[in-house]
Amino acid sequence: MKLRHTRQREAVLEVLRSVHSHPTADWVYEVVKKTLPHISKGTVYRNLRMLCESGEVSELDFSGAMRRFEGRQESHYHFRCRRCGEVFDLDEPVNHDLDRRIAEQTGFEVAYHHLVFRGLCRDCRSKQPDQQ
Amino acid sequence: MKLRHTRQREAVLEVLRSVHSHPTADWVYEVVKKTLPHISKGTVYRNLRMLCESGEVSELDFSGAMRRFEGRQESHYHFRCRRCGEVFDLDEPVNHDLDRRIAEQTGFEVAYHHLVFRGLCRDCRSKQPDQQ
DNA sequence: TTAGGTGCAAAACCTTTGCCATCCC
DNA sequence: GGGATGGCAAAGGTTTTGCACCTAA
Repeated sequence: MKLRHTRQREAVLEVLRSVHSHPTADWVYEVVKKTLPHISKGTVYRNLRMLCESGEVSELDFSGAMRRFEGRQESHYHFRCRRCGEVFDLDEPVNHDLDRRIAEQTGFEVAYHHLVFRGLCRDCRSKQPDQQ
Repeated sequence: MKLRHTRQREAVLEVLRSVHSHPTADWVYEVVKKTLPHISKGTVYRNLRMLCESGEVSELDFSGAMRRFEGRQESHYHFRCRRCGEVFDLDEPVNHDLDRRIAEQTGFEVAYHHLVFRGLCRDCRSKQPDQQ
């Protein structure tokens, strides 16, 4: 599939590339709308999906009501707070040996891995001592 | 929160404990219905959420339309096929040092981590040479 | 010119919720 | 008995889709 160059697709990609956060489709829609006021939500969803398929952006492997995306290209790990849900990029170097090891063990073709740490971020840690 | 003992909750837990797969809520519902034909989907969803909160089952951190659950207790890693979506448990030992390292780096409280490998499973690998 | 893209709105889906009857402790 | 839970159906929220109209190449 070859992607055509449209203002809408450019804008969606631009937003994802320009932030360091891990936005939902709706957030992207709201931001893009400032530049292209007539863009529709369907177009944003369509483009997010196509950009994911073409590998230009990634969908994060998080459960939850809404999907999250990111434009950052290099592989990296994440931390997601169990209380506030905030997602942080980590500096920990990616261990590509793991992929090889799992490939050998399983006979599968391993392309990459997602590693997500869970717990409490600094802010939530210093607040109420609730559980979960 | 202490959970009361009901036939419905028992049945949901039993299904999750008895399989090695990573079922969706709807799959659990279909199976439980064989034993309790009058159980409602709402009850299954409610119980899955409560059992997750109480720690008796886990929700998998996978993106996608439907949530997936598992009854297995010990922490372990997963492989998810990019073509067929099948999920496999891995034998690779869990590296708890990682949690400590990230905790030091970030100042966050790290409880655990999810590690998911992506690629092609053996079956899909031997089939059509499509991409994605 | 034309296949691919957009806007709009409706549809599709998964999940949650309100309400009242029922059941567990 | 009384609060937790279940059944049912409706509501909620996110994502997809059909279709007629554009538009990039």
